[in-house]
Amino acid sequence: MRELPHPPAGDITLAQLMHALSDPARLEIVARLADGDETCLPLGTGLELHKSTLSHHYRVLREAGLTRTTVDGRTRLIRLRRDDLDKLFPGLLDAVLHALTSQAARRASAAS
Amino acid sequence: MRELPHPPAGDITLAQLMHALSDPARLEIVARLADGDETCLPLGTGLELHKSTLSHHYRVLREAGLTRTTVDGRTRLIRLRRDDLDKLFPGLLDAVLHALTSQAARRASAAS
DNA sequence: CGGTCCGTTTGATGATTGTCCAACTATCAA
DNA sequence: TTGATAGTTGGACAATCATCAAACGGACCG
Repeated sequence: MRELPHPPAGDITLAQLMHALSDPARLEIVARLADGDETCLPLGTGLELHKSTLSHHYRVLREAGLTRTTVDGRTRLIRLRRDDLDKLFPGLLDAVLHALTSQAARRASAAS
Repeated sequence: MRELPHPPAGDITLAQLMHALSDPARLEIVARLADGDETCLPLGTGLELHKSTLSHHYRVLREAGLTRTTVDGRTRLIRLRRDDLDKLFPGLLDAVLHALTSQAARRASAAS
């Protein structure tokens, strides 16, 4: 269970975090990660993006410090870096996740 | 006291908000706004950016729904849209502002 | 009116980005 | 070993972005 390279917690910056969260596809990925660990392929289902594009998004999230990725055979396991993020920026991740669900609910009810 | 055009609260999206917050200069502006309303000129002091660049950042913040701008004579008054943002995404703005101050403190103590 | 001040708008430019495709690596299975 | 599967890497391309410079507009002051 090797690990992909991740930035140390001290190197995580708010600006990079915000940039990683500024793309709709990455926000959708983060929303799915909030429900538990996932591997790359199921994470991308329904996003209609090329697998290399998904891989790119995974790297952006990882290098921003939002996710941690472990290699398991030929699949990767991606999970949110809740511990580090909660320590560095308390309440931020929770607020973002809550914003994601409430925004999804708002959009669903606005679908006339 | 005219008002510049702002997006209605319902049109504010998390992705646009995150994008507006993904630039260090804009984060610094937001941090300064947290202490109270400000006009454009003092907001840019020390940022060493051209005034047109600052104007660009003000517009990005405004169009993302982060700030509200009123025209007062030949100056503009910019303030955070706390009410709308707190209603739409509870805790998000507070978490960002807290992250900004704690990150600034961490950087200051890391300045060897 | 003429000048000054605050900020916006309009290019222009170089850098970054999101996306796809094709080729590649590494793992697992037959 | 051969083939299939999971994901990464590099290149290419159009779009977006941050920045500056120069011109503009409106507001205030003589």
